[in-house]
Amino acid sequence: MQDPKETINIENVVASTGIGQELDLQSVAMDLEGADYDPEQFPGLVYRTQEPKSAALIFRSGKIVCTGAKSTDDVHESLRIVFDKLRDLEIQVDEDPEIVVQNIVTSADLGRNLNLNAIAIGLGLENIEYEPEQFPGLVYRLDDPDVVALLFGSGKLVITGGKEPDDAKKAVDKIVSRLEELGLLDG
Amino acid sequence: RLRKWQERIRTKDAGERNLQFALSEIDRMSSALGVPRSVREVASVIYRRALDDDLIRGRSIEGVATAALYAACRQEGIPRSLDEVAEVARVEQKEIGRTYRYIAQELSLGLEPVDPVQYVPRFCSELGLSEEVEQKTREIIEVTAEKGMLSGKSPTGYAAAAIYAASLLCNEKKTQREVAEVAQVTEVTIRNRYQEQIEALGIH
DNA sequence: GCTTTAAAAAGTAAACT
DNA sequence: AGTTTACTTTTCAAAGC
Repeated sequence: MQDPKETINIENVVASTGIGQELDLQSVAMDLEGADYDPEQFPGLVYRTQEPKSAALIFRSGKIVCTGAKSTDDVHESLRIVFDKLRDLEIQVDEDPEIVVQNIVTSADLGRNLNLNAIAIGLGLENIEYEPEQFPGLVYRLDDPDVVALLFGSGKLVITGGKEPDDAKKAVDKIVSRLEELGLLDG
Repeated sequence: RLRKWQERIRTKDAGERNLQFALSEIDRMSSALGVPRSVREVASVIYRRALDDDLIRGRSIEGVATAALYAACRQEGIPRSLDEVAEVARVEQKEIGRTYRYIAQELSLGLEPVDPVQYVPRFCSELGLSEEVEQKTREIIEVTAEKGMLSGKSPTGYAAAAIYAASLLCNEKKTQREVAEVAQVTEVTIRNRYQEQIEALGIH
């Protein structure tokens, strides 16, 4: 296979922002087509964008969470659509609300099968969580970058908890070198 | 001063009552699962350690007691699956698993992933299979796991498939349904693991 | 703690055809 | 038996219970 870093793919980006204005979600729900609002179940109103595909959770405080986008650019594009929809409803929306990326979910492929049992022992049982009866992935928490990796027997992995795309690259680098020095990446 | 003293007694009594309740629950579940007395004792020790380390805060006594018993079975090398434990517990499987992961981490229990081989004697015995099948099953598990095929797979499903395969090879056939029943897995899982195992063993 | 939203990984499971 | 749908794990924000 190739360089694992080349296989990194962003699967989901979660971000938060705010329009700087309080909202009457009941009336927004009435006027905004496709809006899902059930305050008994959840305090936020759900609005989905098609292109780029994402889901926005809009709160009474005017704060918004956007999730499901495949890149930080898509997050901005999705939120631009949400802002414009709200402006169409004659709601005041700040000029350029600050958008903060809270979490990036990434997938990657180490290109070779992994013996999770050996890796669990090698990395140290106190540093990992591997309960195949409950979930097929091995959970590995890194300090720097501060992310969580899920390793699978196929060699594929998920990196989550990062704030910037670069965190996934750093994490894959660390994981690869750690497994290599343990002699668990060959065979 | 008297109130303070009474409060202390009350707290102490409540703590005692809670501990007694937890230990009686461990006893009740142990009996239902048919685990030896030594396992109950290990479970009690784990529960007391969790209590001493304040791990019960924010969790139910019942959940910690159940997780302690699940951990004790594993520590003693005679595991019960979460499914089996959940059947006799008063908390749901998801909470048992979550609580087990928490106390295992906090108490540094250092338990390795369950080895499918540890389920073999009990399952084979329940199925009335011979020592020969049991030995063949162990061989199948060891040889295929060596090839890295165990990664991510459920230990019970893996053991069940190997038992099914061994029963065929030793002419003591048990149906997938019979094996699935004692291992608490579906026939689909046995079929999938069985196909992989016989392919890896080169039995065609 | 919980509720909701999204997404990937791989295993298991249940409901259908 | 094969397909589809769905749930397990991790992460994160939001407001309220």
